[in-house]
Amino acid sequence: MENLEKPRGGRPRAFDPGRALDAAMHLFWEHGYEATSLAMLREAMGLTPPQIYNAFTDKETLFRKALARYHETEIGFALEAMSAPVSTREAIRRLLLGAAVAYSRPGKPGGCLFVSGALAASPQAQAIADELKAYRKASEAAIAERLAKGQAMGDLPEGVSVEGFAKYIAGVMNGMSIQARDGASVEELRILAQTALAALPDEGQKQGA
Amino acid sequence: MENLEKPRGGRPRAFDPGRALDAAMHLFWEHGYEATSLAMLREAMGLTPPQIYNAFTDKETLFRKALARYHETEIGFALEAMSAPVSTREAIRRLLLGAAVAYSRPGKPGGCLFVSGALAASPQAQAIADELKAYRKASEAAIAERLAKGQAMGDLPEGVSVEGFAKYIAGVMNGMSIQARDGASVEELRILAQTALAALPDEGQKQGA
DNA sequence: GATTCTCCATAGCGATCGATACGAAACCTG
DNA sequence: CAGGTTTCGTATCGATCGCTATGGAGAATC
Repeated sequence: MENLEKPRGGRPRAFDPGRALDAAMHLFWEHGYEATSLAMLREAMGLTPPQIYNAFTDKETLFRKALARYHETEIGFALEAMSAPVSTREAIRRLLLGAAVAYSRPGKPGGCLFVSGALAASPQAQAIADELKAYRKASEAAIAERLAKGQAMGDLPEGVSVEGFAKYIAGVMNGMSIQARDGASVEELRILAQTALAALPDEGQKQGA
Repeated sequence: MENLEKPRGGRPRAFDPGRALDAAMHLFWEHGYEATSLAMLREAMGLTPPQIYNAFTDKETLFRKALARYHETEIGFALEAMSAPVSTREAIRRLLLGAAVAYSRPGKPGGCLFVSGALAASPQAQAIADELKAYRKASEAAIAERLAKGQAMGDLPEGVSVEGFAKYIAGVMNGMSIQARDGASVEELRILAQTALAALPDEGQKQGA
């Protein structure tokens, strides 16, 4: 992968790159890529511009590293839900309820960085918008994969379209992200998730939240 | 309301404000409020900066007028669906299927301006983000009102939470807006809408699209 | 025709954008 | 210690941002 910490001499860093990246991630999460200025990043990261550029190359690279960190630290619920040894319906339930929690964590920006990061962008930032779109597409593909696995295991009726349903689930999660950004509480998002679950075929009865 | 066209003398305008506003609206729709620069607006509207500022005050006012125009010209399907003399389920069906069409019109930016316009914003543009949030909240409130009316008419079971369901429907529409932005076709959005409809109580059978 | 009003086009305003040049400082290896 | 290397802090860089000052042009009113 990458050369992790190999200084062959030279002045040591006076800051923690991990903490700095976290601060940048939260700022991008809150304001999006383009609306987050270097001045804001400077203050939130507690660094001078040369420190930022020496450690993270440029703003675009910093944002991509923030995306990767977000993917690793903030949305583990998704991978867990998709890989847990449970029924397909239960997997989707965990996915949506996990999103309800992750999108409305106190002290964190509402919604999902992959949605808020750059839904609309200037022509110069088109590459960033495309990168986020790729993340969203990958999420949808992961859902489709889980649904297909469910069909293969006889867990999900053969009649339903895996791609269509994955697009629905991914769409609901994106919608939850916006609702969270508009101030929806965990409970409200949970109710939304439960409602969305009712569209699933093979309707077993559900229990209280 | 406003003084509509009352020049008591003076040099006449050399451009059509309506067409200029349309061009601005589409640009904001595509790139969002902050990422749309005056240079882009100049080119798209075919105007010089003083022409823009004389006719529309400033960028923020121009954006608000673009929002109003969008509301009037692009999303009439919503009001139609909510006020049509049909069952509640049919009203919601028309709402979602109308969104599928409106969010993926050829030659138009994908999704809804109320979502793409400023989901994330810099602190300076917070007022704009709040305005868009207000539009989204109003849409949700309109849905809730329609659902409440359905309950009052015995059209919708008393048990379901009107607010919760409205949040679900609004959330699905927001999700459709993002899926449309990611390139979803009309058919794909229609399938998403049909899937979302299955979560509605009082499940009458549906017919082909 | 003189006055008055509004809009036109050119040019450029101060502020902020992302990104750097520069030289001193702090660590390693000899 | 000298030599090499990397990061440090300070002070900006050119480009672009939203916006406007200025003076002339074109229309209604008197």
